[in-house]
Amino acid sequence: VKQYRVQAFAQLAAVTVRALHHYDRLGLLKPCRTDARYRLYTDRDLERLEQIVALQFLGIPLKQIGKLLDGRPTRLAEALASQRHALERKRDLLNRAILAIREAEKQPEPAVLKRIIEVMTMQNNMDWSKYYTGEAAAKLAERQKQNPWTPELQEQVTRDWTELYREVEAILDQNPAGEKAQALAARWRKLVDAFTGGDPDLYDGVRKVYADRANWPPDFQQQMAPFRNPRVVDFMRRAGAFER
Amino acid sequence: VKQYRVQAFAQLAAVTVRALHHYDRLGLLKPCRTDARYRLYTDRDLERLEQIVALQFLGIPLKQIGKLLDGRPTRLAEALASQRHALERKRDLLNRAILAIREAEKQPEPAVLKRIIEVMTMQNNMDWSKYYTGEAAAKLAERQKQNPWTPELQEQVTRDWTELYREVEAILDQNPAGEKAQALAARWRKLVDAFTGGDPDLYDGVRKVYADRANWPPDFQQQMAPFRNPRVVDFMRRAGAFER
DNA sequence: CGAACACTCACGGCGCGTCAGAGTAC
DNA sequence: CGTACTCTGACGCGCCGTGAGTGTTC
Repeated sequence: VKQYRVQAFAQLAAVTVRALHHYDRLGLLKPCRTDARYRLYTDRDLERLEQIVALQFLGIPLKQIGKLLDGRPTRLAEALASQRHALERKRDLLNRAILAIREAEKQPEPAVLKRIIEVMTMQNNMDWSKYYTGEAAAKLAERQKQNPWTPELQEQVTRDWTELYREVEAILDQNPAGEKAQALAARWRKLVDAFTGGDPDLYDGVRKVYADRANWPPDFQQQMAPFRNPRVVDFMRRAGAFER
Repeated sequence: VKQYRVQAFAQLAAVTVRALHHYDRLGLLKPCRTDARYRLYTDRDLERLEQIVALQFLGIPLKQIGKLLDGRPTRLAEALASQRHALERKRDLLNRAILAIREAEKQPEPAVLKRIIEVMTMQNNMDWSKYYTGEAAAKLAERQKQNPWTPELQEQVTRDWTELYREVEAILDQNPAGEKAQALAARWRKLVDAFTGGDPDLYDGVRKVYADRANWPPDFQQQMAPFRNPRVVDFMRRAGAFER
């Protein structure tokens, strides 16, 4: 049976010697010792160390790792599930921070911090439950789970709508039944569908959100300002973008 | 000019008294004092505090916040950009951890940790640069930036391909030129396009990856095993799924 | 005997929470 | 005079990095 002293073992497992000392003191991985109290690690220790590192990679605190590795595997499974939720929450937080910075970077410089504060408070203040009740709220949560909102997605969606608005504004004087208008109405419906997934409950929620636009919080109103041009909305209505 | 003592000010700004003490000691926010050394905050202090909280929300360490708020705004902009990158890296790490847990949860129980380790090492070992060189690598990075890979996306893609494979396997005895086969071939092309974005360089990379399947690392091979059924691939080739 | 290892304390860093002990406002 | 504030100081947490001072192996 091959044995390793700390340094060799540390290199083998790609951790630091200090970390091994630490795990030893915490009782996570206690190797046997020589007469001079030198630590001696075996291949079995390597297995356990890999498990420790794996759980650590998932952000589980060392103290808990000890109990998990010595406890029943069902406890482990539970811990993993709860840890996954924690990580998902953390990730969503990070996404919000990233979004705040990206929004701030669009500003022409001076009031960068104000912009960040706006985005932060916006994210907290907006109470969507007013619009999405019961069924629709559940579906919205499900969609969020299947397809989490990222700042990159947000940027993509903003670009799509901005572009569409620009093109609609360019043909406001034409016939809403015309070929071009109909094509844009189709694109409009597609963008809405991209959000609702074709779900009528969610579509209803979107309509309620828009109908209540007078009561949006000021910062959200400002954010949405480019998309509230009534002439564009009316033109699209006449082109049938809101039907079905 | 209205003045507040700690508790009132803390409630006003939704932070704890202890935090205000802390910022004071760090020199981040030093209010004036009464004769008895009671802290007295003003509305101007509130502004600064909001900025502190905003930067903190972005994960910037308090020490750095002090310098940023007192320094030039250009330094601030730089710091924000670099912080955004750091957050994006962190988020990607979190996504990898989440993915590892989700993969592990699919296993029927016993070797959960082994599965996590596999996914971890897989993510590290796979050197895609072998397949995507120059132009294609840049485009791949760009796509990752515009549309970051999330575990949810991964699951969606896996579901799509699994479903498609199942349906193809069900009609292996039919005519590849038939209506059903053609429909499936179209779906196949769509799934590939969803990854390549229709870019020929990326498509070339995908083909190279597949062509080199004999040399994939074992864990990746195992992961991909359900999608290596040669009869399905051949049937799709005859149905024209690989053309154009 | 010297070089390269090994050992065991112990401090530090982040952002406060959480006492403890003592003074102040009304 | 009591009560509700306020102050300062110090420990703790999680995961080690980074010494310092000392013993062991070859």
